Amino acid sequence: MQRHLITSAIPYINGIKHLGNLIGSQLPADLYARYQRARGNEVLFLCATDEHGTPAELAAAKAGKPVAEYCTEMHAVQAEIAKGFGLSFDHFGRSSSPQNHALTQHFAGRLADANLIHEVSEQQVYSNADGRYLPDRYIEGTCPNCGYDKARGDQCENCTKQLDPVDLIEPRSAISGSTDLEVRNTKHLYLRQSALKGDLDAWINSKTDWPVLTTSIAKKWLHDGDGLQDRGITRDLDWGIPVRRGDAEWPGMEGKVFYVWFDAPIEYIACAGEWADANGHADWERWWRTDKGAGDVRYTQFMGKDNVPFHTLSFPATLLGSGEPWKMVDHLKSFNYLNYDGGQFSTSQGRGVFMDQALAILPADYWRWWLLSNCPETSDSEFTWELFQQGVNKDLADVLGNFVSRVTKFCRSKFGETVPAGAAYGPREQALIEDLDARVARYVAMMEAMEVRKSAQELRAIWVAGNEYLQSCAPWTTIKEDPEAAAMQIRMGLNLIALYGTLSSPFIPDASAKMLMAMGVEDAQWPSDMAQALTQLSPDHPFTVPDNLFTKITSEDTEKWKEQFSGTRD
RNA sequence: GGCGCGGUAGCUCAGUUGGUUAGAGCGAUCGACUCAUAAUCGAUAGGUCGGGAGUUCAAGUCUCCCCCACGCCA
Repeated sequence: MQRHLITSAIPYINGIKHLGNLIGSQLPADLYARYQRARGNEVLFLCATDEHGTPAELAAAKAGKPVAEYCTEMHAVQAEIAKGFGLSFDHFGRSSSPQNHALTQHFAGRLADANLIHEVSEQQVYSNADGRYLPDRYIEGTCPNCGYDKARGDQCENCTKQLDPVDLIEPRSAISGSTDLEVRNTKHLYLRQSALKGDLDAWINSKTDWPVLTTSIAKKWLHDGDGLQDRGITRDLDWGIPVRRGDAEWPGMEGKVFYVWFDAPIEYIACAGEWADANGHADWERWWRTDKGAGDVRYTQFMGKDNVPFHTLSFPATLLGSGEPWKMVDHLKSFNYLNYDGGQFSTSQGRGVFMDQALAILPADYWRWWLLSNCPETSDSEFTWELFQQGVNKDLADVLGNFVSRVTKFCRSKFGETVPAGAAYGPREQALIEDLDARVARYVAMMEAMEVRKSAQELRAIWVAGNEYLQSCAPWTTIKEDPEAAAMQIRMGLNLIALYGTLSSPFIPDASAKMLMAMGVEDAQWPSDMAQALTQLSPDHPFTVPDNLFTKITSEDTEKWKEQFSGTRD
């Protein structure tokens, strides 16, 4: 039995994610996790919310709540929506967990011991009115270069000149507008990624089977310009993981927290600890420590392309630099963006369809199927309501749903609600079995390779094979001269439904469960041999006729939704 | 401006290390069937593979130049 550790990029806490976020990591990760479980493999599938950093603080302030309370609430909201989409996380954790606090501080201590952290003195603007430091974006003023009066601390949007916040004329807080600011000296910790450049380069070069998108981004960051840069891993904020050196104080770092991008990926590991604690203290280290049983684990990460640098360089630098035998990622599957009707999905502008809205309109399977079968793997892909309607209606309602409907209803009216006996399978059935053996083998190969679109394509072809078979043997005609043959053909049809229920479950778990339940299959096993799989329902086995699996989307629906989602959210 | 990824049938996309008449699904047209969610099945039509030059016996596939779209960065 294989063991699969699977993580999806962890969504940020400040709001509900859109469909582009969903298909960019969580959904394909879920597809893979469900597939591996269905194959009988041991899977630990983890995800969490990324809760630290300034955006969380600002969102909480806007909501008028303490940031910790805000995060707890939003975590519950996101967890509920994830459940609605059938995302089968073994644990949905939080980067603010005690486990992540301890582990992040542990890593910082190890890195410091390895002489991979150094202190840098910087000047930062402090706002007395806000009682906090103002990072680059949170300070505005007049550009010393062009006189533009809304220049930001890091750059003037008018003349594009790069600025240092302390150079701004008449600076003010972007949060409160206060001009009661002062420049303070502050010290920060930097991770010496440059010292690990050689190790990282060798590691990346050993990954010859990774997508080009992944390695090209990593190599660009490693080699462009002056190469990999050291990175600040602390901030002058209240909300975050306090800077400590393992269990000990870190002199000079009092009141500071780790930078969100330092602690967020560590949550992948800490989340396993959360999972263990929530499940009777299971042994989580056998998933993460190669010296404690994780040697045979295959670790796969899923993420959007914007996350690739952090997962190929920053996080591996943390793990390598610790000098401890942590499990490193084996395969990293990255995705391009899904566009919405000719433009980008936008959280800030509320453009596009958000996860809660999607579930309010249609069941999860509709979204899962369309998004996965149009997954932005090789390049950005496009969501339009017309494409969505076409894909869902044709594939789910017409090809699959109608197949289930025509077989079960025909059987009920001619033979009753048990599997009819009839004749033995003949040449036509043998040909179908051989065809499906080949198709299922291709489907499996594509799923193993995480070729999402091609897997969907093959699964669809497997559904179509059922309609082809039915059309060619035409039991509605056969029954007039040879009822025994018709009974056998329908027995095959019912067995096909059971097969589809199993094969389709990673893509459309709810509809698959309905198919299996209707066919009275209790304990579905992944098929290895079609001759066997297509005889699993024996004569006299009872079944039920399910309601139509999928309802078609009408053009009135799409018109309405197009209108509804054209503007901004709220 | 630099860098990155793309530009293949009306639409969404496949096309391994260059090699026989460039593929799929949808849409369109025609036909078959009537069990079923006006569903299904079959057939047909449709492309000078963004443009130009080059390498080669042979290029959608390699090299160079240009154009276009998108993204990232400064």
